[in-house]
Amino acid sequence: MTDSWDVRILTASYRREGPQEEPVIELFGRTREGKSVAVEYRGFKPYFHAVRPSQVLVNYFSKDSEVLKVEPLELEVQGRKTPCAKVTLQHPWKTPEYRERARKHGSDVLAADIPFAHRFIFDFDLAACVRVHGAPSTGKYTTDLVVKAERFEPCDPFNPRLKVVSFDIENTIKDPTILCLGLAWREDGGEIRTDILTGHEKDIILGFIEFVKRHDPDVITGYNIDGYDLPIMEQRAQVHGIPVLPLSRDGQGITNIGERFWRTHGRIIADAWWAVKLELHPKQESLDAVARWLLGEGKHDVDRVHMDDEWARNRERVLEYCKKDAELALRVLEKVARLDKAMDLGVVSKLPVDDTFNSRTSTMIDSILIRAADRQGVGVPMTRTGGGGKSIEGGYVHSLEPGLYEWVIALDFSSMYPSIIIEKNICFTTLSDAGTIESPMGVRFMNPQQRVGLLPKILGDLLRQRREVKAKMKAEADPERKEYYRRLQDAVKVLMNAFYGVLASSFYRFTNPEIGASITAFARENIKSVISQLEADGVRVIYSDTDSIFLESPSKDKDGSVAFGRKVAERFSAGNVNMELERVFRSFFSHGKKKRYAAKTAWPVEDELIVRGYEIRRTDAFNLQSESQKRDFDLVLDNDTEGAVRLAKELVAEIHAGRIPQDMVLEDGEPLEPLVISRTVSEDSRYVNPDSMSNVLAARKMRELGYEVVPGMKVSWIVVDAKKAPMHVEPWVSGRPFEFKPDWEYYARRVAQTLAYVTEVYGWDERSLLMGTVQADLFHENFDGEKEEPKKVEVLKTDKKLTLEDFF
DNA sequence: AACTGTGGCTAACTCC
DNA sequence: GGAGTTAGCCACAGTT
Repeated sequence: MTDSWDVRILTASYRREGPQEEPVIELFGRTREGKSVAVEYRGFKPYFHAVRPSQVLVNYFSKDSEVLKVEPLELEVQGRKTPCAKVTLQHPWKTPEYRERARKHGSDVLAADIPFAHRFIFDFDLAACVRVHGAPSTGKYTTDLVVKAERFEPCDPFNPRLKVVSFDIENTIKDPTILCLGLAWREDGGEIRTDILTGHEKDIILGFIEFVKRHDPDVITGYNIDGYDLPIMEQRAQVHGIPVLPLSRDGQGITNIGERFWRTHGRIIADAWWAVKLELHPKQESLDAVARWLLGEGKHDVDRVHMDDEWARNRERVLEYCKKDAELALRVLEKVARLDKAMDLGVVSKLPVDDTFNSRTSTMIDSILIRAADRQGVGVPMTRTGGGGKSIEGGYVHSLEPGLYEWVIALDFSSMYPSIIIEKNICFTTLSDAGTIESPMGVRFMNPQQRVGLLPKILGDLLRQRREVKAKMKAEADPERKEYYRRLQDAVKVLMNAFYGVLASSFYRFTNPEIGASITAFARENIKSVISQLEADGVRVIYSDTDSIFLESPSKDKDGSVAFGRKVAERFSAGNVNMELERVFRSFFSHGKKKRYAAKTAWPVEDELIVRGYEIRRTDAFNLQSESQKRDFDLVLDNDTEGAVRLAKELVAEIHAGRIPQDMVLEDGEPLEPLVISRTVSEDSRYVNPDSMSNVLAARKMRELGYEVVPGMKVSWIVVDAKKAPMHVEPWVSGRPFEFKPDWEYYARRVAQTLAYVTEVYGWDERSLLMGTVQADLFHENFDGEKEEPKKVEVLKTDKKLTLEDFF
């Protein structure tokens, strides 16, 4: 009896079956009706290609019992049709061994590093969702359904509700013996339920395994589980004779992929910390800080250094705390909606959710490109390893003069690199000395009449797809559907950018430095030519970065600027290259350094403060610094330069005196929180001199206090003595009182430094801002700072000379 | 011997 | 992933 199920694929893997250890493909997912399902497919075999195999190699492989078949075929290798052999093996894990044998016999190998489950997905051209035809079956799976698949066909994508289980452990500091394990999940998508496992450590671990088995979640989450809870659980399980943690849907263990990520058949291991970090770039990364910020709710803290005492005296509190952690991690993961995003990326890149959640972007590009290459008989090169040759030249950045400008027009080329790839037909399949398109660096590509490249074709399709989805989004009335389309078009954009990302890297399998460098060279040539054309017409170009151009508007009003901007955009749009008017700024400020500016918009929205590069945007700036700078920008951009200088002096004086302006402290926030500095910390071994680095020192003290600090995580601190070298810092633990005295002089200096970017154009540099306060403090009266005042730099004001008509 | 300024160098972060 | 900015350490030289 055969039947069919529409399945959203969550993970893809294979297992070994029977004495012959035959590989069985497993696709795990959820059906349209919301049932969890394990789909099995038998009979698919691994293979790779050997280029120009010698007869000796063919004979040698043919006699080997591991090798099922050696078939001749022709593949395009470096632009030429080349005789190759398709070598089919019995066992996927044998591929590395056999590709080395082929190499020893003088053959290059192709497509010999594609994970078996991906090979299956590509060959059957499966997408994120698929209609599975087959028969109901049974097996050692925890899923609602097991299906023995016979064939697959496409189906409309859908996003089933995923079952997520969150957990958190508490352990003693030294062993680290697990004391309890908190659990949180939503019952049928409704209310959050929590539970706690405690007692003997072994029972806790077995209890968790049992819970996962019974509950059958699609996703296992928790805060910092990748780097903390899972490694500890695995370690403690081994102590009790449990070699692997069978948290999968087929009874197998969890495995560590490349230091950070974990895999388990049928489930996605989704670290909530990692999701928040990638999606929101929070300043502080502790669960307490993130939960406060995101959910407006912290957690109660327990004394971690004395966990054993706490556990003995205050057990209920620890248990509550542990459950709360699991619950908060679950809510944080839901809030950042990264699983939804991963599903959208899965739809556009035709991959299981696990791959778009936990893999590198090159996996997405592989998914699209390998299928296309296979269809056209183009050999799939191996990913280049090692090397690390010189990197290719990137985008062009125009320098900018310091000052305040009025009426500035921002234009940019939409999807510049993809447009260039399409327009210039750039591809590894068009790279040829016979080509008629020559890049500025002398690399030649065939024109589309000679041959349409794979990359241009794919990117053209994606561009079209994005336009269609955007059109649907605009036409859609239902807000939920509209939001879905918005996310989908965003996913297409992410995928397109990822294409450029991997092409620019010299390691990606399908590209080489010549191709990447040609793309950026065309881009630089293009943007520079636009700049010189505009300048030749008398338009002042203020700034430019890669694909954007900032112009001084010839008309000093909104409508005129918009009209002018539109004309310029139209003038430089042709074919696939599209220039758009992005914004019109009423005022625009920079202290003259690239990638840093602040501006106030007039169009398309009125009065929005846009800041790039400055401390306001930086996670390693303290909030007092960012907020001070923001207020100063606000004044300067409203042309209140006197006010900006006055505010700067006042702020520096206040901080110097050890006071934080009341309105800079968040409501019900800690009074010293505006002074917190956060930075990422790596392993000690990654640093030349770890002992001299604040982040390393803060991390050490955090660990001494019993907190989990994992490489790659941000640590937070307050500077208590900057005169020492290295400066003395004390860790800031969100939700716990801070018992040290900040080095106010240091903070005043940093704020002065930051504000001086703005005020020095008006005669107040960092020193004079600081001096002003020192003098005022000493004499208890105002000091006008005249002696310290450097000569005023002339303020740049855009002068009205030209009108629209001068250019068109 | 204790400051001050400079420049090399490492590291982190942001903009496209 | 390249381009670019900034902070902070540290060694070294020149003052005070």
